[in-house]
Amino acid sequence: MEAFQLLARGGARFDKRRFGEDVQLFDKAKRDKGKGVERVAEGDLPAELDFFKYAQGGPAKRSARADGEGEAEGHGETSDRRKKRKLTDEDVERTEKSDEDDPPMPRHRVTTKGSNVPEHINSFQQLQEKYQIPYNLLSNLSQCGYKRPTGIQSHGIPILMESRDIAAISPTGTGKTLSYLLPVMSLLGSPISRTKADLGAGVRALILAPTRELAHQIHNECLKLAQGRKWRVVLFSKATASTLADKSVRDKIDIIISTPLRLVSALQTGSLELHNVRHVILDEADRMLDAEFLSQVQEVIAACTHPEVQKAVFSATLPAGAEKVAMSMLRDPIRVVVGLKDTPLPLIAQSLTYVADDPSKLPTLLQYLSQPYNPPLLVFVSTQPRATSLAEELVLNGIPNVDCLHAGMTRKEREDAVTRMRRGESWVMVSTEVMARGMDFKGVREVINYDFPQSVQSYVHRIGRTGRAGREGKAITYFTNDDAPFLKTIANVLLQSGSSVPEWILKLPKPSKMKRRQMGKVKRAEAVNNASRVGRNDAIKKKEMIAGSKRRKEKASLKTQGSGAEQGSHSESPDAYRSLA
DNA sequence: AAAAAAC
Repeated sequence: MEAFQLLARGGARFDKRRFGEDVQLFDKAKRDKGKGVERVAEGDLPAELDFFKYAQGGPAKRSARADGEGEAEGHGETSDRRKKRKLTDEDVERTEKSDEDDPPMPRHRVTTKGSNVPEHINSFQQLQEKYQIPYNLLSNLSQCGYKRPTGIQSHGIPILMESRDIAAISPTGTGKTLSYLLPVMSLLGSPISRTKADLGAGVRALILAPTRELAHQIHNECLKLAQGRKWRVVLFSKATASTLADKSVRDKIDIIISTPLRLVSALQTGSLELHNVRHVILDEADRMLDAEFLSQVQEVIAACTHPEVQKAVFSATLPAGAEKVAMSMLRDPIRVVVGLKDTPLPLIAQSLTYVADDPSKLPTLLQYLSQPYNPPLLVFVSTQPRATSLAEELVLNGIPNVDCLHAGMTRKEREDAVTRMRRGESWVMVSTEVMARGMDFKGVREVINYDFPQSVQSYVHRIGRTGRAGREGKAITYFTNDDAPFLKTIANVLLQSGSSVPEWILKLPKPSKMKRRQMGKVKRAEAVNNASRVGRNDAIKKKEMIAGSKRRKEKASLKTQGSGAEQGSHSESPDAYRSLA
């Protein structure tokens, strides 16, 4: 019992501290209310996140695509133009209108598939009437500023409440976490009570996420909903795992939130049983079901032997292959798709920027950072060393408040980086794919794909770090000559979600054809590039020399075209691409 | 197709 107290307190204390921070920010935000027109309760920016005072261009309002600016943006937008951009009357009007009429979230078409689909709800209050959701949960909900359900919430929650399995696909930043936390906590009824034998002994709900950071974030959300009741919500880590040695302790846990491998190792050492688990949620389902995670996830699910275990998968993207695997795991599932699958939010203004080659990226970014921008800016790179060295380069070049986050860092370093980000202390956050999924930093207005994303899914999730909870966002993707084989695929995604793409990119040959043509020589070069540190690294430079003088000759001729920084409009294709057309 | 992340 003492051990349990320790666990509960230890876990809770730590999280209260984190949560306390949030509360602090939230309170501060309340005090600062009324500063800006477009700020709604949930979206209040704490003073720490009020970067507009630094960015003289003001909030980068998205201009209507119809006025032709969309085309210019990114490819051709000159620094001058970007600097001068101001709110137009039309923009202001739109902002005000959306505040009055529109829900905080954009409306999406919702399609459901499956047998006996429960009717969706239109308000959270309806949940009380229809499903007797505990009042405590609803009151915590409104405490957190949730007013009306988003698309996935209004459709997903009833499905889960009726104990059905679900595969839910909903765009980034549309409230998926709440869609499963609320019903799971409601179905669990009350925190485990030692007197009710029918609840069984042992963990009753399990939430799996692909990264530590995301698990942590889900835990925080869960604690918000858990306020006022003695829920045992455990963020599974090495520390908590060791306190579970005592079976009477682990039998009293309500919900575990964890990454798969952590859980698998606990299962293998016998320090955890999952036979009483009634709800299993896979967040970022497609990621959880890809090659590296699949066997771990399967092992965990196999350990959930309770006959009435409810399973649910959630993601913004779900490629056909992953969907098949997911569906095979679910029992009589209902499939809910909000908006278009594998598509970013139209509220994110996306653009592509040509940067010729890897060495040209840094000057392009520095040039960008010398202009007014909206911090915090999230910069994605492909590898850990590149994240570290890009962050170093930016610091050396005098960029203030640069941070870095990748999985090669220690647990504490990673936590600190996230904390700085949450507090608004980071202005430029350089990161790998760790940050690409699920992370919810409300203040992020801009994402830069410094290294080209390796898949449509990666692209959608990365840029989905902005444009959250109905806010606007901006995403810029650098592309080099080496990215040619994948450019068109990504360009189609931009097009699909309402951003514009230069004609010439759309005219590129089919990716498959180009891949065949280019792969052989490009692949090797890319491997070297990926390993190389950004900018300078003599050892790698040497390797690169060996890699082929042929490729360098190509590069040399391209450089004369100017580094991306001075690029004008790219309505014309760069030379390197012209030969592909 | 491949890196990252999971420990």
